[in-house]
This record gives sequence, C-alpha cells and structure tokens, in this order.
Amino acid sequence: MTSASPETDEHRYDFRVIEERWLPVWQETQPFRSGDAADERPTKYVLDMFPYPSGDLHMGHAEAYALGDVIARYWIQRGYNVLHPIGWDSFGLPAENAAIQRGLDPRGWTEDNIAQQRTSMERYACSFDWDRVLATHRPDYYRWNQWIFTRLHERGLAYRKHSNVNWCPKDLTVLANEQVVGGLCERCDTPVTKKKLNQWYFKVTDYADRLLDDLDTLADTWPSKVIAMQRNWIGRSTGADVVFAIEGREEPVHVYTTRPDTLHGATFMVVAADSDLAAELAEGAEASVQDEFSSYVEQVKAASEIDRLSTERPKTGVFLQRYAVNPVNGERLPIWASDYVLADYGHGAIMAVPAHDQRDLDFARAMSLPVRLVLDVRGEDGEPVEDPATSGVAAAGDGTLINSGDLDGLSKAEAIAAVVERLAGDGVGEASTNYRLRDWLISRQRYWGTPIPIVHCEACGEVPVPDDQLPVELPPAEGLDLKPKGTSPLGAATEWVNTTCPSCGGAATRDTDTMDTFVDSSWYFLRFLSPGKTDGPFDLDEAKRWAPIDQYVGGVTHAILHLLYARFFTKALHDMGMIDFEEPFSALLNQGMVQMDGSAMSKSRGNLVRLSEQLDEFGVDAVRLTMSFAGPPEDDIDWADVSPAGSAKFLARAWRLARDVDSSPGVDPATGDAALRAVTHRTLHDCADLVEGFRFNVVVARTMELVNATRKAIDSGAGPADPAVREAAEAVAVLLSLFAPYVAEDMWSMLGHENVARAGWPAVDESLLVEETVTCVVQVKGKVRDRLEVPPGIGEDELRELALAAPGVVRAMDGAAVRTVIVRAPRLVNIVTV
RNA sequence: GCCCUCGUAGCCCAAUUGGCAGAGGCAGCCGACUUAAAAUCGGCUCAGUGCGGGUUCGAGUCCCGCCGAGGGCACCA
Repeated sequence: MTSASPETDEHRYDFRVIEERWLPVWQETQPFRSGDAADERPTKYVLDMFPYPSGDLHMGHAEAYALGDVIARYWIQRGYNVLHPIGWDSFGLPAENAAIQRGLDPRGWTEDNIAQQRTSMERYACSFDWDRVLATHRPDYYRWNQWIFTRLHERGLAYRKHSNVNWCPKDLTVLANEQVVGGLCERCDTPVTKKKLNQWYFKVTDYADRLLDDLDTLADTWPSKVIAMQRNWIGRSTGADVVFAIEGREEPVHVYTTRPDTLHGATFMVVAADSDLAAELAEGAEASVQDEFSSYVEQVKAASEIDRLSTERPKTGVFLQRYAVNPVNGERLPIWASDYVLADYGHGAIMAVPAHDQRDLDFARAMSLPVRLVLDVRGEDGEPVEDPATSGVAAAGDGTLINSGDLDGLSKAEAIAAVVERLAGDGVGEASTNYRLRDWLISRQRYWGTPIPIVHCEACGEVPVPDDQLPVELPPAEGLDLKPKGTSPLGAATEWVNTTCPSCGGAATRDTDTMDTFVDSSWYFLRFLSPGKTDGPFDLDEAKRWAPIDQYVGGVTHAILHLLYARFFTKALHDMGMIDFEEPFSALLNQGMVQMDGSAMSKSRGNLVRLSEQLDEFGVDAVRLTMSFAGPPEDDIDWADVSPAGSAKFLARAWRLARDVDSSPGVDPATGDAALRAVTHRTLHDCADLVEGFRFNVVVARTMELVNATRKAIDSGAGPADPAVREAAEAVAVLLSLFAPYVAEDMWSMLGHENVARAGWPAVDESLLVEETVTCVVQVKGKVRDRLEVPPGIGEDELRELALAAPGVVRAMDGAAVRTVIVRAPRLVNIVTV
C-alpha cells in the first residue's frame, strides 16, 4: 500500500538537496568542537589515523573515516565529551617527487592538497573538531619533533653510529628495517642493498622488554593479529652467551645460542662475513686466504637483500685458518666466515651445531665439516632419527643428551640449565636474552622532512641545537636540487648549513639529514590535545584529561611500524615524566581494505573506483552507509559485491518515515502502538551493545528492520498519527545519525528538532523489552516436532509437562518410552526416547 | 617451511556464543498501483553450514585430520 503523501519534488528524498541544506549549517556552527574546559561530561578520545595529504580522498579513506565516525558519534549520543581530531601527515616523498618531476614547491603543493582534502572531508561530514587541525610539515609542529629528539639525545636514546644500513638504490636513501619488505623497498619495490653509513638511531631496543610485555595489557582491546605481529617483530629469545677463547688472539669471542644443551655438538664456529671481527680474524691468515676472504666480502655486499633472503640459496663461506676453543671440552673449532650469520644480531658469531641446526648442517655438508649428534632425538615411530650427516635433515627435536660427557642422560631442558650454570661458574658464559628488534634508523637523505637539530663542531663534536633556537627550519626548496643523489639535498643549502656552534661560538655545520616521517606520527595524538601550544609539545594537564586514546582506528598496514614507534615514544615520554600512561592506544580497530573485483584497486589494474564519482552518484550518506553495512569492519570490502544504490534506496525509505509522521513533537509515546514500541526499544537496546562491539553491519540491519516495522505501522497498522510511529521515526533518525548524518539531520528537522548529532541516545524502557510469550521449540531426539507459546518465566516442570503433551510430540514418539527430557526454559525442550 | 585467521543461499552477510540454520541487503521471480514505465508497496524462490571423523540429548558453533582462500614471518643461531 502506498503512502498518502504527495511525491512532489519537495517531498521526495534527494541527497543533493539535503547535502546542500546541512553542510553550510555545520560549517557555520562547527558542532564538534571539544575544547570547553568547563565541560564536565566524561571524556572519550576517538582517533582516526591521520592521512597523507594526497589531494583527494579515496575509497580507503572513505571506509576508515566512516567507521571511525560511527564510534565517535555513538559516544557523543551516549553523553560523552568526545575528542575526534584530524590532521595531516604531510612530510614525505610524494611532495618531494612532485617537486622533482614537475618543478613544484613541496610546501605549496602540500598546502594545496591539504586545502583540497579538507573540502572533501567536510563534505564527507565526519564529526571532526576542525579547531585542532595540524600538519606535520609546518614548523610549529616539527619544532617539537626536534625538541623531543633533543630530549632523547640527552638520555642517550638518540645516537649516531657507523654501520651497514639498508639502502634503496632507486630512492637513494636509507631505510629502516621495517621499511624493507621481503628484501624490497617498501615504497618503490626496488631490491634493497647494504651500505656502510653514519646514521642516526633511536634506541628502541632499550624498550624491547616493555614493548613486548605491555602487549599483554592490550590483549582484550587490540586485534590479536596485531599483537602477534608485534610480538613476532620484537622477537625475544632466551639462551646463553658462551665465551670461546681464540687461538692467537687476546680477546675471546662471545656467541649467543638458544641451545646451550648442544654445546658438545659444536664442530665449528661461523662469524658474519661483513663483520669487523671477520676482517680482523682474516688478517692473521695466509695471503691467499685473505684474498679469498676479501673477494667473498665484496660478493656478499653486492648481493641484494632479496638474494640473501632466499632460503634455497646454497651456503657459502671462507675458512679463516683460525681456531676457537670449546669451553666445555677444549676442542679446537675451525672458524669460518659466512653470510648466513648476521653481523648485527647477537655477537655476529655463532657456534655451529650441524647435527641439530638445519642451517649449520647445510653449511657443514657444503664444506665437508664434521657432524656430531649430542641429542638422542626420536621420530614419530620411536626410532632414532636418521643421521643428519647423511639425511641432510637436522635433528631439531627434543631428546636425551648423548656424547656430552657427564651431561649424558639429561633432558634438553635439564641440560640447558646445567650448561648455563656450569658456564657461569667457570666465568665463560651466562644466560642471555636477544631480540630480533633493532634500533630505529631515523635519518633520511631527503629534503621534505624534519631537520635533525644537531650542529657538528670540530671542537665540540655533536651539539644539539638549544631549545630556544628551535625550530631549525627547512631552508626554502627554491634553488636546491632535490634529486636523490645519496646525500641530503640540504647539504647544498650552503648558507643554511654553515652556522656557529651553539657551544663554543666557532664555525660549525648543521646536520643535513632529515627525520623519518614515522617520527612525526609517533606523537601527533598528543599534539591534538593542545595544537597551538608554543611553549611545549603538548599540555600536560590536557594529556591527563584526554589521553590515552580510548579508540584508535586505522589500517592494519601500520600494525608494526607506526604502532611500535608510537608505543616507544609514549614510553619514553612517560619516563620523562610528561605523561602518566605507558600505552597510547587503549583500544584498536583495524578496518579492512576496499577492493574491486577481488583485488586491490589501482590505476594500472584498471579497477579504480573513484570516491568522488560514487559520492556524486549516490550521495555521501549512501557511500558511508555502504561502508558500514558491507560486513564486519575488519573484513575487506569488495565494491563489486556491495550496493550503494541499495543503501540510497534504504535511506530514502527511512527519510519518508519522518516525512509521513503526522503528530506533534513531544507527545507521550506511552499510549502508542505497543508492538511497534517493543521493536523500537529492543532495537535501541541491542544496537548500543552492537556498536560497542563494532558490529556496525548488524546495527544497520537492525535499523532496516525498525524502518520496515515503522513503515508497516504507518501503512497498515497504527497509522501516521500514532505516537509510537513518531517515537520509532525519531529512533531511526538517531540510529542513522551514526552512519548517514545528512539524512538523519533532515529527518530530525522534519520531526521538529535540531541537531540530531547531539539528540542523545533515547532512553530504553526496560519494561518494553519483556516479551509476553516466547516460542518454545519441542524436539524429539533433536528434531523439532512442535512449538509452544509460553510465558517467559515458565517453570521447568510445567514446561516439561506441556511439551510431553504437545500433539506433535505425541505423534513423533509413537508410544516410545521417554529416557531423558532436557529442559532449557523457556526456549527449548528436547525429549530423548529409548 | 613455520604461525595466525577464515570457509553458512547465485552474491554480501546474520544466527542470543552448544539449542528452531536466516535477521538485513543485493540479484532474480510474481503481484498491487499506473494508459505505460520509473518510483513505491506487498509477496515468493534459493543453502543444511568446504570434506571426513569425534564429543554431546543436541554441533554452523567445541576437538582431531584433510581440502581451499587470505594474511604474517621466514638464514635472528
């Protein structure tokens, strides 16, 4: 049946009209300012990961911000004082590349993009507090990067060292370990090589234990996947340091092993080919060996990271004609150099136990070195495993010690404890912990980043720029050649580079590297608390009031890099006494990605969906609703599988409810249609829990049900003047305010109110949630044979009697004897017959 | 190779966490309204939960083994 209202232009849903009606109002009233210090409502800090200002928004932004906004708007409706800021992560390579390729000024290019993106964001109508906008490329922001760098430097947490670093031969800049993905540059997919350079690091490894252990406190509120990835990345292992004397060398060599129980099975030692230790040991060898060694090292350095990572790769190495002495049995172990040992893990040297380690076994077999079993390892059949020397498979499992002197017969665990104790007693070893995590390499040889606030002085060395001389501003790009050439473009800014030493006043030069942009994003969430502050990075009282972040929303692509660094900064700032918490993000939601036809969208694939076109065709609300309705937020959305047109249709349907309501605001719904009221209140009640559990797709589905029920009441039930209909329509408007702000506002306005975003979550009347009767399913041997309408409070005994007497049951039992009756009042009875 | 997650109608997804397999949507079909179409409204069809075992009165849900998809890690001693 059709509604009686006329479908004139003014009475038809048109998203363009509605967007034009409300966007200017919101731009004028700025309804999401959150700075009022007198506001006594409880606080919630909801944060979306801030974007790189790419100019326009794309589908990925649209999903992330739609989902984050559901959470922010929900807490506003629940009566919280919600902080929901946005800004720009605006340093980085795209601006620099635009400058190089198109001769544009990175600063102007970036600011233009920000202006354009802001316009798109305002139309997208997220509940952002536009008074708190920040952009990391502006001196009033990066000044505090420099300030924090200086604090870290004072504490020894920022330092410079000469070492082999990951080098991208295309971008001609260094990369952090985290920016090397599968041996390729994360940014341009070029195979990464190594280069020896003097670079700045943050000492993340000092915090390795805390970064690992504190993950436990996030177990309930972070995706377990992210926690697993962080654990894995930190990679803590426990074992022992063992001291090996070296023949002809004063200093012994330490090795780290997780298997001290196999110490008697060590048959050689391997040092990392690219380590200083290898070079020094080689010096003592014959000339021919020295030649062989140096050409080997050349070869290793030339190999790309991707080659090195291949596990198929045969083991290579050079015998250095030197010997180590096994501290437990005095055996002479030949020392080899190889690239399968990493210079920067443990001590850059290992004891090789080929019988029980696959890598060592591969090497031993390649070099014809002895293999000695020291653990009796059994296979699944209970028989000893085949000799690794012939099978080529190391006996990696558990077992009982053999060939190990008086340790024979001990279990692996017992032997580990015994060996560690013995080594410690003899002063030749101790228990030890190691980490996969390395210090964070933060210096970059690029222009568009935060200058490192250090002055190099011949007399005084590295001198931090004093706080009162910060920021060290980037010199103008004009006149500088920004093309990557392996050293920072800032080096060419002669006037900028040449300065005076803050310490002695003599001639000195500025550090010309800039900081990794992950520095910028490691603390921006604190800057949002007081973005205009000029005498510190953030206001300590505001931090007490708002932080840590109650809900962080962003892509799983940042599961390791950004989150780990932000956690490190938070702990460091905590230790400086600036904040009283140690984890920045109390809860984390990772949204999935938006794909098209089964794969990630890209121009080259030709499957790019333009957000602007979707918005023009279906409207902001329909696109946002589609993002929420498509499925669980953490799942990827395939745009080919969803229907923004369907969303638009639903929104029109919801909108017409408000249009058709024919009663005045403020009427008491108590006299209205009871059945509809029950649906309304049940929906509101359930949706609160559903939103808090991030079940947005279900919330939308439940809202659709409420709309359907309300439509039915209007057309063929209580009628448009029934107060329960008004109540239901108002509930729909509030529910939709989380997903579709324009439609919600327009409905709210038609219903005679203002500002739906702050309408408040309607009070749920608990008495309406109680069902008068429930359907009880009666099963016989697990199969449904009858249904009973019973009061919800029915007793077990009564229900059992009713069930046994039900006609369908009697028929199904056919006179069989009852063995057991399972009663789960009031919903189910299961009768088990003999 | 190791670790994690996920397999429910043609499609996207629900299922009170061990209790009627279907809430919502897309697509499809039928009908009402219309001169007709669009829009709107009403209705309908469609799976026994990837496969095989097990536990249980009862399994989409728990356990074991396969198959398939996705993700993470991968010489870290």
